[in-house]
Amino acid sequence: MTEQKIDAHGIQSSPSHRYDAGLANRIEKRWQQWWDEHQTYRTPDPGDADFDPDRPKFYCLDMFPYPSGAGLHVGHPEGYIGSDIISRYKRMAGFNVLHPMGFDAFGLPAEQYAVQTGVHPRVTTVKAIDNYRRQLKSFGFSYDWSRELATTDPDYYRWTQWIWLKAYGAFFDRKLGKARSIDQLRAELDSGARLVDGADWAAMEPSAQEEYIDSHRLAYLGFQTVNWCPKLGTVLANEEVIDGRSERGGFPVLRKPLRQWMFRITEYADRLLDDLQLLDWPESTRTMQREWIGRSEGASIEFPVGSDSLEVFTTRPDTLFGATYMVVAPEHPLVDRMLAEGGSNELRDYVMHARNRSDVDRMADSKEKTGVALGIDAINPATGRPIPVWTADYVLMGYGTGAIMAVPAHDERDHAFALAYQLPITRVVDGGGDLGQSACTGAGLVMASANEEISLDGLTTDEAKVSIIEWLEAGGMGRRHVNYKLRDWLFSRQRYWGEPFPIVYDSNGRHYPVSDAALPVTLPDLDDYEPIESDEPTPPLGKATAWVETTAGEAGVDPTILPPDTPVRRETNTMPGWAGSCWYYIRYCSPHAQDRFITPEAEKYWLLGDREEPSSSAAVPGEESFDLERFKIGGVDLYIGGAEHAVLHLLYARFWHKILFDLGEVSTPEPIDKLFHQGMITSFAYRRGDGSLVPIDEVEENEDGSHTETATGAAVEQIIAKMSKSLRNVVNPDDVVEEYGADTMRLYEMYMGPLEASAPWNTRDIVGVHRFLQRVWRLVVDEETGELRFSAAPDDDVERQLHRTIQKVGDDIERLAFNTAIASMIEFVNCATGTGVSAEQFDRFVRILAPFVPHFGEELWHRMGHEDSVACTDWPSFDESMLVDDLIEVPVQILGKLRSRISVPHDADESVMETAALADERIAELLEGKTVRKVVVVPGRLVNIVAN
RNA sequence: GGGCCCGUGGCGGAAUUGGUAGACGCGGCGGACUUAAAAUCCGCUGAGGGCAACCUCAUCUGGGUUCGAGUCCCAGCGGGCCCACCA
Repeated sequence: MTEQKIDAHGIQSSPSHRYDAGLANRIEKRWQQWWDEHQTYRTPDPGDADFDPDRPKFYCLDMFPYPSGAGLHVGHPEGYIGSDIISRYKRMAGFNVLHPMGFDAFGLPAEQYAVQTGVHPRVTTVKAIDNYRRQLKSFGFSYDWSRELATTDPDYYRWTQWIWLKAYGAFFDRKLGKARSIDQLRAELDSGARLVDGADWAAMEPSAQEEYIDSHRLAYLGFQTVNWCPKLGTVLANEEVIDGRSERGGFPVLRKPLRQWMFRITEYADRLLDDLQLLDWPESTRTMQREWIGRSEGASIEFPVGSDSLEVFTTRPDTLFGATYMVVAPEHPLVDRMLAEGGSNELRDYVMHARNRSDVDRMADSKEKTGVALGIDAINPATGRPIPVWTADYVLMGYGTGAIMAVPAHDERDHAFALAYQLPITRVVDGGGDLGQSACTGAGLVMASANEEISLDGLTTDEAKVSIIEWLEAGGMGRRHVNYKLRDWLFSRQRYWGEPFPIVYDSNGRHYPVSDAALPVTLPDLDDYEPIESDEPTPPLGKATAWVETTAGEAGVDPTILPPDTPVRRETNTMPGWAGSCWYYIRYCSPHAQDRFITPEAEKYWLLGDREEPSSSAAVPGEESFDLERFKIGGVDLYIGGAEHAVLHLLYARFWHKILFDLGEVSTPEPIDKLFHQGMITSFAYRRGDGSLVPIDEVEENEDGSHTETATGAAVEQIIAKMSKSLRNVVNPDDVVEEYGADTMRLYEMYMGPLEASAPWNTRDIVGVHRFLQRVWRLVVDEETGELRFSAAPDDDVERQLHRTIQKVGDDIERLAFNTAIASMIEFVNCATGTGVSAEQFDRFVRILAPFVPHFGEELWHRMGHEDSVACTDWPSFDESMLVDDLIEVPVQILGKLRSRISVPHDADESVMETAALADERIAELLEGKTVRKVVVVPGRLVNIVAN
């Protein structure tokens, strides 16, 4: 290996065996190929010949990328590098490590890109995946590529459809609090079980029975108001709508009633909420999920309106006596009825205006309270007095019942509305300020709340809640009620690039499932896959007439359900992009299984692992003595990915997992044990005095570190911003790999700061870690000859430093503190430079370095004469006694101020340290004429003398 | 408006349980090597003072707890993220 070194200026330079970008790139290519050939990172499954069942498992998962045409962003690899380091470390530490990678390839962006470029999404997706795979391999990640999957593979989405059918064929048994097969429900009803709502099953028409069954499915066809985005030509889940605009693209979203496939996720609200405390997840993410589920306790109360009644949900039933009017949402059925019965022009205008306004506009002038009286009264069940019913857009149809009792004295929104329309304000809770100014929303003592049957006066608001609910329940006017913000999950999309539903309809519009054996229902190849931008949802799959119009037999419907020659139409909606990512972590465990979505053996080993059911006697989650540290929920041991998925993907995946758990298909109640969010890689940008931003290439740095805009010479301020094309501060990982090598880039990204923190990319800093690798290289490689050279006898200081470094790096990897792990390795090399290391010492050092820079580590490992991969060796051990020096230097403080240092044996006890401190010349001098009141000694750390 | 997180040198950051603030890296300054430069190696690098040993100040600001506070508590200022008319 004697290549000529030519630098950027064409000048021959540097020794031929220097670790520079050229050499790094050659080393990296060579080892990537060698790993592929030797299947170094293949992970054996239970049952495989080379599987070692005695090793504990570690399932380390990355959020798989969505392959876009742009290729990997420099922020993508950050989490992947972290998970790769810990995977390599765990493997060396004796674990069977499952570390897979795949591609989330169905969904809107791929389709939008296809529409823009006119190239079929199948083609662009394959191309994008190839590019992503190439880039991922260029970083030397230790993925078991034999497990690679894409959600667009028919072999994969076959099981996505299968899981959906499982939910279609299941219902939520509220008594047991879990899902069961809907066939069991039918069988129990047939054998005389009573319906919850008291209806007589045996007396029902067959069609009514079917309707009843259908209305209990976990995956069901629901007619509801959904988020319709005309620009995207599809409906969206609540989670995909931000401030009235689509999460993707930011287009306006309208509310529209439609018949769509839904998931009954609301049945799981309590379990999704309660089980959050079992998870070793960032508190912020658990809080977001809690808020998204939005559980509130309160009461449901009926207000008589004529012969009918109006139901409201309230968290403040204790203020019922203060309800002086009611408000319904403009979309409320009562409003429709009033309009049908005439209604004022004012009402008509208001309702039309409110309904036609998109949610965006509705929020733009929030707080500004408007409304119109319906012209009817309801009866306050507590006071017996009539109160007017209004409609106003500050009440939302999507929450509670779409109607409220307004208590202006004790609710700010009601207060503002009452002031605007001169509605009466009646105080029923003591305390607070002037009700003419603001509402009194706090707790207090209830007053002016009594009728012939009940008095709440003098009770605390908490006590009053209990009393009034008892009274309402006794009178059949209301009941305790728990309400959730969480809505059922809209699962249909009017798009081409997604999983088809395994469902067909007969001529009466009844739906039938495709049998498991007929899966997958493959997505037909359409030339014209463009979404149809319209006011009415029109799925593009409808254009595949030959595919849509078929027979029950052709589609694979069980012949005992429907005769094979029955003409049927296929469902033309597709599943949303979230579907595939809900369960991919399961498929990785046995990606090639043909007859199961996961084999029982793989499920038991990779997901269940050594998880123990929390026994009934042990502390349970929620109790103070519960120790999350020792509690393993099973599933994925470590999941690394961005915080942007805190609600959507991570809530959906938990939901699917719980369905599969209930149905006995998986054996852990949660999919992810520990979750970690990596921070964002940002970039520097520059801001003018007027606040406008300047692209990075139009700015010059001055000698004093300040910055000026090149064109104008005006001073600009350096700020931190997201990478963006317009600021021209986007970094392409391919360029960095070419310029410094992948190992340097890996090291740089890990050295930027804590993995969970955002940090700005600073190209200038990369040379620091590159120089570190060069120093390691030079420590043992002769740059002129390429020969290795070691010191014959190990140096004692270097040896101690090595033990400390081995311990620190191991600890730091365990807590994902890669930046400080690298710093300690730099310190080791600084310590060994000049002194030199023995071959045996370097053998250990290269093993702790290799997880960070695998190609570099592998190269030196093999140069040292090893035949196998450094990835398959053991993590080196350290000796406790080597961690501390015999003599340590300890600070001596007087009144907390550092005054001197003493040298004492590392295990010196308090009296020895105190004596040594007081005997110190400088200390004795400073203490002259003072009285020592107290001496604080922290063995091994410091001495603090209190004297005056 | 509500919730959560965070403010440390010129810059990225370290300080794991309250115990020597600024590890490590970048940048900067000085030196060695070199005809010269690059690369490399060595030294210095929070501010102020002193010939020096050292001293004073210093972790956004102001209080507090403590022998001792970057770390804990209270108040304020600044920044980030999330939610936001949720009854």
